[in-house]
Amino acid sequence: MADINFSSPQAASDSRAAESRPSPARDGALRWDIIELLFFAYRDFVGDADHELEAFGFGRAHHRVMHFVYRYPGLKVADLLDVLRITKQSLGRVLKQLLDEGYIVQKTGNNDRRQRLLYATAKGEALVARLATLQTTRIDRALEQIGPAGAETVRRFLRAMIDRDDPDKVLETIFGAASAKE
Amino acid sequence: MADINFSSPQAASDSRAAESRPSPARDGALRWDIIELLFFAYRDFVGDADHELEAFGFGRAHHRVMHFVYRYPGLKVADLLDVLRITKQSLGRVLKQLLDEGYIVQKTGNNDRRQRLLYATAKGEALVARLATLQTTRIDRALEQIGPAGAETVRRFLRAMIDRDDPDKVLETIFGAASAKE
DNA sequence: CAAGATACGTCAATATGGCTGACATAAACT
DNA sequence: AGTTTATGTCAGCCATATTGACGTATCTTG
Repeated sequence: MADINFSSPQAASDSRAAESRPSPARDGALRWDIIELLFFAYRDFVGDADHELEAFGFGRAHHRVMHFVYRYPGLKVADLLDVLRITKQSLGRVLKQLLDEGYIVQKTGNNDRRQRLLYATAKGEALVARLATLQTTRIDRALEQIGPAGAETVRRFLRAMIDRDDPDKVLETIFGAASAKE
Repeated sequence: MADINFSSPQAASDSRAAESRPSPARDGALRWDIIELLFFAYRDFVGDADHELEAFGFGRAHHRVMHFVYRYPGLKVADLLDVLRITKQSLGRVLKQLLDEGYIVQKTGNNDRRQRLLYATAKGEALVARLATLQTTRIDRALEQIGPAGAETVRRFLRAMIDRDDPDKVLETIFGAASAKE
């Protein structure tokens, strides 16, 4: 559509607006490429699930809750709040929907009867598996293109991108398992 | 905090709720580990910027707009809509704020005077650079742990995670530049 | 046992950032 | 002159997040 007024990155600094000053030299030291690749990769990665969720009348929030409840059976509400980093009021609505519609069930804790331990039902498992299958397809396709050793490199990179101070229980499990994966 | 009712992934399938059925065998073929690592890595990655943005009274939406306007000077409004995949009404509010507060300026297109080409001001550049610096610190820290060859593996992985059909102009630039980076 | 802390639920109000639909204007194209 | 395109804007709706307050059951502790 129309002409090419779409310059390459930083190639048109001379055409900057009046108030604009030449870009600082530190610019080259920044990881612009990876920053942008992460943006697009994550956008498309969650896009897979978003599209499918529409058919269920659910949003991203429902996916996140279902995923972690399925993966870590018996998760407490408080743990879920830590992982998702949202307030219990926000979680409340989404969780209530998933309970009402039979995707998740609650069980009173054995040791502490105040706790409501969360478990995915068969219906919930089916949903999570369907979404994970979509995302796995994308991941497998990407991993194919970087060779067998690449997968471990990617895992190590992603792990190193995650904050290690004040980890929640899910992260403790993930990092605790270390390389004892699969 | 209290007892350990936090099972390892899939280790507590026997304690599932009544309606729950044993997990299907396909479970093992799914990339649970990478799915979760991507979630946490991206959460913390954008968290760096989120925290800083609060001081400016801005949100993630402002960051995304500022980033791409800075990186691709002279971006048209329509291009920005393609990249961000939002409607012009949504963009409108955010963009107006950034214009009013002097982070971005508009310039009428030379060839087509209907177009409003977008440019970051010095003020805008400073903001983008500050946020990119935070994120670069995290990325550099992660790359250090996977060796020099790892960075290119990560780039190739992320590129392969992105949809190639119907790419917007920014993606065309990114993929067009191929390995002619930096 | 009584007091306090904890786990969870919920009501109410508010903000952000998406969305659709409709309509307006200016400029380009035919 | 008429149509299409690029942009802006008004009005309203929805999803998801927030804070603050309050209630209730249950565990812990003096």
